[in-house]
Amino acid sequence: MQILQERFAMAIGRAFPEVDPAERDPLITGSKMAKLADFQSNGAMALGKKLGKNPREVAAAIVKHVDVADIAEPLTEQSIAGPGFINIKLRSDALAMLVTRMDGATLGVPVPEVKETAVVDLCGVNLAKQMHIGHLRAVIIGDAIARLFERLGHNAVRQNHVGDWGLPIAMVTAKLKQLSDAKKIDMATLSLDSMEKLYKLSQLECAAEERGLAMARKYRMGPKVIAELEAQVEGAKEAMAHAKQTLVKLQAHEPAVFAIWQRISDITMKACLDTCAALHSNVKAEHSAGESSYALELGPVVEELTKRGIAEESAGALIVRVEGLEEPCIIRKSDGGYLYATTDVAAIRRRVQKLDGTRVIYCVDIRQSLHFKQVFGAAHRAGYDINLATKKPARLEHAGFGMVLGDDGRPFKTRSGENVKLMDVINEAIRRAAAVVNERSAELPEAQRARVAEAVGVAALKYADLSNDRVKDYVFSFDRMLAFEGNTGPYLLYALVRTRSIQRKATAERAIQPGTWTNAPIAIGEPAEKTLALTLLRYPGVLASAAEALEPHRICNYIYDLAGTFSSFFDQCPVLKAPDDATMLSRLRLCALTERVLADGLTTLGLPTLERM
RNA sequence: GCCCCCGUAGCUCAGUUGGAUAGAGCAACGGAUUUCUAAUCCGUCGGUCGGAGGUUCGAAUCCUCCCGGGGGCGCCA
Repeated sequence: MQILQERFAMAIGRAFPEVDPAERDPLITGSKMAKLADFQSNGAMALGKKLGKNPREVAAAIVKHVDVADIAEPLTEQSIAGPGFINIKLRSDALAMLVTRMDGATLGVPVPEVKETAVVDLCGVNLAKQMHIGHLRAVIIGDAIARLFERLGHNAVRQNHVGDWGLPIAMVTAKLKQLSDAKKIDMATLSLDSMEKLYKLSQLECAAEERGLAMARKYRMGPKVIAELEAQVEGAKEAMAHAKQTLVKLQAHEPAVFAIWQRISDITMKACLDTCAALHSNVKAEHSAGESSYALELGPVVEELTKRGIAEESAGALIVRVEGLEEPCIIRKSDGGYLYATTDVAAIRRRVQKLDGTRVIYCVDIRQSLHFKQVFGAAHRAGYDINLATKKPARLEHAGFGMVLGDDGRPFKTRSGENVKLMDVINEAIRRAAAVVNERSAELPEAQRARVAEAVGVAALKYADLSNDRVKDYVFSFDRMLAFEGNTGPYLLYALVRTRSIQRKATAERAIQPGTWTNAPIAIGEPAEKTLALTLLRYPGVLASAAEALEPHRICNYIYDLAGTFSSFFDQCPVLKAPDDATMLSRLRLCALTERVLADGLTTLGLPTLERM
């Protein structure tokens, strides 16, 4: 396709020298009409408009000047269709040559002209809380995007922006310290579950029902009710004051308080990293960069922005106005406290200027889009987005994602309305996968069945999420993701297993040594071979467009397409029973290449793969 | 009230950045197998792309206005 692009651009240059080289795009795409062509050029229409000429005549001129005899069937008047499409059919030897060329170490993925550093914000857990279904997307989409950049030869820096600072954390710290001091809990053995309950309790205790009290007074609800509410408000004020004191002590790293906080952090992060590992997602301790790690940078940032006149006072608070936005970015409250926007502005500075980011990508709920517009705008005004090496602004991007919904179309919750714990979801997917594996693959040893079930369950769960357009909500369904048919993780694993099985069999039953077909000449004859070859060739372009748009589902669509194309090939083109040895070896090589592309795609998405199932 | 996102087959979703006759899977129906792993393949059925205008050779895609659903809107994170 790259070649066609170049050849046609040259032809346009020869036919219309007056056209600026930058505007000689022949718009080569895969053909919509598989019967008519393999590729098509749509450039003649655009060019015709620009030159004020009949697009069909433009197409005719391009056809006359283009030189593709070595790779495509001859272009004629008949190649021009409709308003000026140029249909291109590749010669089968050229197709074989292109596939052969792709069958190298990189699978046709070029070394990037400019090496980017993508800083990827992912996971985003909060201390003292379990990971729930809402974190699923932040982990796996973020990990997939990071893997994609690594796969394309760029740098990826993962950042787990842990919510480990601020008043809510101080509230639970205060609560736990108080209980621990009273010997009512043991911090050494406290579970995350009980910690989360105490977290919620601490929030409640600090929330003053002032509105309720006002209502009660207004409607003269009786002294007993009012007295109770007054006591509640009084208690809440006390708890809040205590939490604020704790926050100050925490910020000063006062040992007794800090030790409690550290313990909360350890317990939460252990569970978080275990969950990420269960998901086969690359989120490790070294990726943690919690809000607390920015604590000392906030004051200086605010001071600098004030001094430079970027921040201004408004109703007692300090704000940064952002072009095109009604709502400014608030970086300091009127009581002098900082906000999460302040932390995020500081984070951009670190991510671009310390971590050398050229793209800073946030895998965070789409509902935060306004927040990120504000923060990006503020950071841009401050120049914190200027990469020190390139002297150019980094791309600040919010790869926002939609919600996970239940069958009822409402946010996915348990029957009692609680958040669904992520670890429970993972285990349930594996449990359901195991039931199927035990039935369908009863011949495998038990230990292997367990491994297969684990991979199938995790692949199903992740694929069901990644295969949807990121920005949209999607309906969560164990039944559908594990249906073992259609656009699912299991279907892809199955296709991969078949590419491997056939190669194993070649060695075992036909005594062909592995590697014999690695360099075998490829011949493309049958339609199914041709479709497979054309599909394989699309891989590098798919990865590039997925990275540009930050849309992993493009890779999903592609490997699903490839798996389907391979299944048809598998059905229609006998490999081990091919008519002759040359065909057999050629087809074995196609199987091997398909295997590598499928495995590469799955790995880039962060899905586990299998040898057998 | 203002802003953002979404609306495609009965259901769940794609649609290569404006290209030809809008595609998959599920569901329904029919066919293929003494298998190269049938967890598969092939076929049939199913659409005024929410609606109405506009832009142009050409619109699911871009613009405007409506309808419907969701979300967000200065000192929570």
